[in-house]
Amino acid sequence: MKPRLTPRELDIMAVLWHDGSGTVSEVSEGLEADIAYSTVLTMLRTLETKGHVKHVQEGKAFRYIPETAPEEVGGSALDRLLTKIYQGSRELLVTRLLADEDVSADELHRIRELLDDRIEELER
Amino acid sequence: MKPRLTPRELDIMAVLWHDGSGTVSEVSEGLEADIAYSTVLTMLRTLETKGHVKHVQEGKAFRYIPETAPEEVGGSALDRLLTKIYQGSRELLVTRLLADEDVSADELHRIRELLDDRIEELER
DNA sequence: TTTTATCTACTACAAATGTAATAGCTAGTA
DNA sequence: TACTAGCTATTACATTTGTAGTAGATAAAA
Repeated sequence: MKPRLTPRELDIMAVLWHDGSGTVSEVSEGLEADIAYSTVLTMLRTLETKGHVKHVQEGKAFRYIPETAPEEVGGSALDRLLTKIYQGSRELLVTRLLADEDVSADELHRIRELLDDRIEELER
Repeated sequence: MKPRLTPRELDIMAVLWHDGSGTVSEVSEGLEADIAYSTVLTMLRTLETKGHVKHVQEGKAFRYIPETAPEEVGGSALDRLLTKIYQGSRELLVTRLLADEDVSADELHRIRELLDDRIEELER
């Protein structure tokens, strides 16, 4: 089993997931935090040891590619959040998720459809 | 600003949130993991230093009380999850949340109402 | 009053995390 | 060919996390 991602590692994976892949400098750029180049390199190497990324040679540099999909990490993180913080109540969690100001009506409608599908599926 | 909770600290807070408060031994019992009494004490003290709990004397023992509410932690954790893992897509997140087998039709309906309220609120 | 069970306080420490400097290699450039 | 910019590899290290032993206090029990 792959070890859990640490917060910082998650930051890195986020860039990789977003861009599909990245070299050390690309990842550095993608990060909000201002972290030394060599630090990013070290972390990518660590992530590789843990099996979360692999790399291919690209010219002189390494291109790092995610080996772990967002869902793999997201699933357990979400479960954890749900049980530990929201007491297992998905309602509570969704409430908080939708409480945000900048959630569009469009998005809400799409989520409702999603929900309807799921309800139908369950009651069929 | 209160520092972020580490995974283990979250386990402890979860017990406290669930039970409302707890002494060291109560928390120990509440934890799934089998952690030494003194370890739990140490962590509670750490949490107190960080401002996440306070304590009141109760007979010979201390009773620890949460100073941080679940939402305080849940909010940022959820935001983080949303942006870093689900690429900011609430749909994706909700999809995963509802994908679980053991989500009841009842719960789905309640979430649906929640959603309707929110939509109405937004379109009014 | 002595004993005992139960607490907190103090101390320790291995492992993981987070961060980075610097050495050394190499492909392209002057 | 000599130089340089841009990489990876190696090494280091402070801090945090996670875990726990043990000393010392104290209330309850015998």
